[in-house]
Amino acid sequence: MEGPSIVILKEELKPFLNKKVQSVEGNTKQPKENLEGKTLKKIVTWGKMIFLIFSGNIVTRTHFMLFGSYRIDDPRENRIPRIQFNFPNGIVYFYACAFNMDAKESLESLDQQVNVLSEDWDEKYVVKLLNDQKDPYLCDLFLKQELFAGSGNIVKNEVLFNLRRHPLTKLSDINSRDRKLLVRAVRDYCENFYEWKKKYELRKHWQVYKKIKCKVCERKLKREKLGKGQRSCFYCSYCQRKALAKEKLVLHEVLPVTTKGPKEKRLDH
DNA sequence: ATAAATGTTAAGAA
DNA sequence: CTTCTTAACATTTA
Repeated sequence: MEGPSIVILKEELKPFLNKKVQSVEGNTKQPKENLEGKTLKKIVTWGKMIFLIFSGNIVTRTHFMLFGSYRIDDPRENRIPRIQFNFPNGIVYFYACAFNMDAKESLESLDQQVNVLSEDWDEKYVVKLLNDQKDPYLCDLFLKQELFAGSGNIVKNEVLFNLRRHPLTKLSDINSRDRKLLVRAVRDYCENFYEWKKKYELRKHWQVYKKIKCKVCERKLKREKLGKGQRSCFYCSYCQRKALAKEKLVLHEVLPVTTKGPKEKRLDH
């Protein structure tokens, strides 16, 4: 689950703010009983993590990793949740996630200035942090949570396409004047991701991720594990050819959010 | 049916 | 000390 999905989860959990946990269930090894009788005081997200802050100084952290999912008032059949919160006004189920109940220090250590969907996100600050990087490939750079908290493999691939850059472009190929745009491209795409996902139309807007053909030149897209992280890269070997590496950076406009159209099945991204 | 994947961490090796 | 490799976790989709 990438960052924008976590922000949506935060919004879906707002009805439980200031509500008391009546009981908890689930197969977590954490001391979940300590949450019984506690009140959900605050919800904070950072990248792909969501922190639920309860009375009694309890800070929980949940990361849904690759396969995690959640439900509200509608449990999955034949699945035991990692943690389940029974509130007076509804039930929250978290499945297949990393759930931690001792996350106070973790939360305090995080910098919202790099959290792509935070109000405190700071473009200039992130540009400054880029100077401290060695010289990563862009396909690795866009996955670094310490710079782009919340960006994931979908965001990475789509942003590389929007910037028309090959995944193996080096950060040093992007001159200092263009780096602002590099950073902004991630933020912009995450905002689109958020809006599209809320309308259940995220997949419809994928331009390269899991796609076969380039929508611009119609060539067959490449799909390779590239960079230090060896994560899947989907890209057009022509529109994102390496020879463009040092060209002036342009953010190609992403498609607008549609107002009508068929709904797609809600998936847990 | 087999593999790959919207992700990260820890342990051990080099 | 740093960097790399592997395993672990757990589920859906192609």
